[in-house]
Amino acid sequence: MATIHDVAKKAKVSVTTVSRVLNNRGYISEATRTKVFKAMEQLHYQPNEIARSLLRKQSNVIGLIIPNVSHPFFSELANYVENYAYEKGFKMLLCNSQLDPVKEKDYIEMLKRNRVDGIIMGSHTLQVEEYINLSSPIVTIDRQISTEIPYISSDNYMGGSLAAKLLLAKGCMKTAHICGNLELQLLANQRTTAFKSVMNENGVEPIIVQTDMDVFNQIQYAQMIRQLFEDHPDIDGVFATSDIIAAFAVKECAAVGKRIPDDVKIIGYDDINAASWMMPAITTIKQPISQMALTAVDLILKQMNEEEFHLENIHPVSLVERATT
Amino acid sequence: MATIHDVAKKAKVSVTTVSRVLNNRGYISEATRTKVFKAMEQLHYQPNEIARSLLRKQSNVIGLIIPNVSHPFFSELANYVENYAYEKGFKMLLCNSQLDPVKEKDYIEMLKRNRVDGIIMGSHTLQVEEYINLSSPIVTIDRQISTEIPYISSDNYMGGSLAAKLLLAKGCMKTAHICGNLELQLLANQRTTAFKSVMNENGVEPIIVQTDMDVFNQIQYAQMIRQLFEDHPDIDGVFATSDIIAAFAVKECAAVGKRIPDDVKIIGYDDINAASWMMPAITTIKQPISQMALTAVDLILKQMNEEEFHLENIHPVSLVERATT
DNA sequence: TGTCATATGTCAATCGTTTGACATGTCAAA
DNA sequence: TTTGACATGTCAAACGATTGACATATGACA
Repeated sequence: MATIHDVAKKAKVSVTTVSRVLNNRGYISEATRTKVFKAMEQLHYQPNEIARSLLRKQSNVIGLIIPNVSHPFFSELANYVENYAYEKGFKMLLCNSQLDPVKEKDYIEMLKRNRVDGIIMGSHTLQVEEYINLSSPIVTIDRQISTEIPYISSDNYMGGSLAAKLLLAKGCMKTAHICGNLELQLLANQRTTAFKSVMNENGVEPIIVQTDMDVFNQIQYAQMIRQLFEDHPDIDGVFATSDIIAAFAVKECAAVGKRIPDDVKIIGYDDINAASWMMPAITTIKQPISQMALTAVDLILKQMNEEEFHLENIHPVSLVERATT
Repeated sequence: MATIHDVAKKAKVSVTTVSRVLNNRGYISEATRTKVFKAMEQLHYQPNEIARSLLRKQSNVIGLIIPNVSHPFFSELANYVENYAYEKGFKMLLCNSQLDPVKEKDYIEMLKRNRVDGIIMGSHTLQVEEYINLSSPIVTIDRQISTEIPYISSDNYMGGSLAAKLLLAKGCMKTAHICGNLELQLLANQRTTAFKSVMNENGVEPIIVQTDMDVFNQIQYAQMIRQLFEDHPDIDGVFATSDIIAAFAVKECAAVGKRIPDDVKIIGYDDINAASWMMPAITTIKQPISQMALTAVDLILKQMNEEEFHLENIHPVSLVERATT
């Protein structure tokens, strides 16, 4: 691959001059400028960003750590993050932790070794706190891990509350909530808190099912949901913590002959693309994924430039009512 | 951030010694080794991979260019590619071209500037040929662009053929096929070729609908499909070029009161996760996405190491029959 | 005593680019 | 004639690490 020296030689100018046209600094005549550009073109010259990064101490790379891009929520998030990063002149390194604590730690270190300008952390297993010594800008999604690292989430409490209210308004008397592991200190837990609280206020005690399952393990989920309905055949409303789980619930209801929404009403969370094109289309709590991605990139940039930023970045959710309620 | 010099100073050894323990070369006593490791730990030292890359002329980064990670096929692909890359000690830079030729070209150049070790090209708009002057390893997905660049695809012809045969076996007499723009020289076009050919052999002339639409534009697709059924109310079988389009078709059929699979049978392509948990679950032609990703990473590695590789890498497909046929 | 494996150090070059300091030269305006 | 804007060049240091050449020292073994 051609270097700046090759270009200089070809254009019969000094390396400094090439650098000057490349970076638009100092005086350069139109004549040399074109001469240099022509040489670059002929040589298919592309400046070595690695060398630049080394000197500048800036890689223009953002690392995104998520459990798994094949999960629609994260794939949509990744898409937006990448888009905004691109707009700002950044690239995105994608890391799938598979929710493996070892891999998670490994990725953080890898990203540091590669001197990324910032890390967006969307995967949370263990006490990541120890690994993170805020040397580089970082933002977390859905988890508060310190009072210095900004975090992003949707208004989980509002989400849980909206779901509860809708089910109550539709006349549900016996509800269930399927959520993740509440021991991980995720902000998503507030969905559960809110749901339970609103239900209780209305005299309903919801059944709470925690699960650590891989969200793609349809068979396990099917079993779990089937069990739930066997144990509580009178359930008439389900609030799932993701649209995919809601979809599994829909499927399972159909399998056991419960009609949706007549017998059971189901609400999901996220509003992934699929929620709208599934059948029946899923009623859900919409997270503004695009906005959240924008905020994430923005927070990295602000930290890089030592600008002010908010620690807490909670985005409003909205209820999208479709065919399952 | 600490440098190797800081570590050397802290451990009271020379930089060379630190480098030696870091890279496991030359003689090092256990005592100094631990001394050095301790210093590294205390300083939270992480070797600067940028500096290493510059010297080694190897970034250990693979670039993946795809239209959009939020498309399930590509998100699953990206997930696998990242996993395999990680196993081999590589990182993955993700680029969403949004099928914008400008962005596509831009990304290729960006990846070259960043001296990635290889590019996996899954997005194809224009004559990318001109941009690619095979300086770095590259592999394409679903497109043959030269006789030197290896390409990966599923056995599209077999896929189209399987779909046609299934519809025929189920007694379909009037079939439609929804595909992408056939003018782009994609290998996926063979699905169409095969489908048409098998149908013709059996005396059926399928209706072929080409479309350039954004696959997420549900409204446009719905209109298009509705139009299709209005123009040809007797259609009893549809072969869509992706599961998402198949899902739209399912939805539209339901909307106009056609029963699936009784009135209309629908087959998708890809076998994305969602295909199995949708309702009704979609009959589809399964691409071995994981295998394809593995091959992609492998082909990059083989090119890097100047090993032999196959130009054509076609992966077998299989029919997964579910509820829409 | 000599030799050799082990252990560590010094030094300098290299990767490709940027940048500041400084020199030199041209040309036009004052 | 002087001044200063414009144009280009030379040179060297820097970014953080690796590596080869070479020097030196210790201890063990023959």
